[in-house]
Amino acid sequence: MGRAPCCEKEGLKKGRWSAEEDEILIKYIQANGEGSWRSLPKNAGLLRCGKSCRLRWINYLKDGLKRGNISAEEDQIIVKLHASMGNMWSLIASHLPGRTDNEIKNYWNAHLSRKIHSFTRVSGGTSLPIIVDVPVKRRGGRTSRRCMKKNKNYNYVQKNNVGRIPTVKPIKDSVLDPTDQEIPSVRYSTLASEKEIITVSGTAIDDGVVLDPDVVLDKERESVVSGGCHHQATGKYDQNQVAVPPSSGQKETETLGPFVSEESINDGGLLWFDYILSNTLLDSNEFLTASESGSCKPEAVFEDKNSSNSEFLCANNCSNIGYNGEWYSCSPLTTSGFDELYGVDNWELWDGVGQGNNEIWNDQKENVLSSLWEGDNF
DNA sequence: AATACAGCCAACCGCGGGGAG
DNA sequence: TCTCCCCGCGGTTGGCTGTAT
Repeated sequence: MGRAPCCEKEGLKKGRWSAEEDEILIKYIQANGEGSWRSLPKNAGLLRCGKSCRLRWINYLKDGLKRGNISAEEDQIIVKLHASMGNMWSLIASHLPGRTDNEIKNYWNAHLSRKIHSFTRVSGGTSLPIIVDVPVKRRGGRTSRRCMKKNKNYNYVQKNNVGRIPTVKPIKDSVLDPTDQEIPSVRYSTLASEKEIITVSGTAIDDGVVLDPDVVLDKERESVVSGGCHHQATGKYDQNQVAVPPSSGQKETETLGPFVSEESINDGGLLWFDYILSNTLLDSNEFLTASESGSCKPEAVFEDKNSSNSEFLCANNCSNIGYNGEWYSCSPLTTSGFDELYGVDNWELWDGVGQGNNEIWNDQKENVLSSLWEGDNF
């Protein structure tokens, strides 16, 4: 069955909306309410597709929309939510009042995605993986458009015409490294939110400077000795190019997948939620048998493939140095801890998963999912 | 000053879910 | 149950413009 076009394409205007069109749309919706997008353009006298009207309204004209910079807090929320939900922009946007899915999607694509994917893990010898921002020499390129708007009032003139004045804060886009010549450094964005994201173990990145990997390694070793929090690699991460145990004495650099920072973990973030779900909790063949007692919360959970019990290991409450010096284990997750957190009443139910007890599995899975989602820890 | 490069972001596009008839 | 239609979503595009060369 062919799909009817959303509207007659003939004679319809495309591209940027004019102030007049905005005004017409706003007045119409104020008088008639949202909805009936298909008939709206005709009734309102707009030469636009209904979808275009809807998009314009939702993403730009609707009351209550925040314009301007994504705050550091919003930034963190986006990172966390994206780690757990993936590209479910509308869902992520629903947790950020005044932000639209389109805005968040654009922000992710423009800022966070590139930054996170540009993180490389530099590791070797006795160090855990280090995440540093890759120095990328830029040739040309724009700063944030919002910086531009500061001067040009880009498109906001239209908004002003209808009585809304957005908040536009100037962004100091980037700076050169400080004058400390002894520490090699690179140029990187100084957006506060971005700096917060790339903070790793409190040592990898000094304020305004991404340290040389070797310097970072040294600092990180100190951190390890003093009881820093680290995670353990698994074979599964290996497959996903997320965390590959380095060979002894070998320094390697590779792109990370989902990014997790200690800061995020301590904030209760669950950046690996999607990973957990897709690779472990939802994989009946890989389901865990928790074995040891402890008290750590599964704010970030890693599977210990080296363990015969296929234990889960959590990322906080952990201070052990890896047996071979290259990776570092955390306290095993306990069943009781998981019970309390996620309302799983009977762990034996979970044991049935691998034997095809799908009905029970689905119920419990739902419990966990909703608990994870609704819980304060999220 | 001119040009090329880089990237932000508004808007478009196609698909799928779900409701109505 | 099927078909049609509306709506919403995520992916993608292209215009615009700052910056480096």
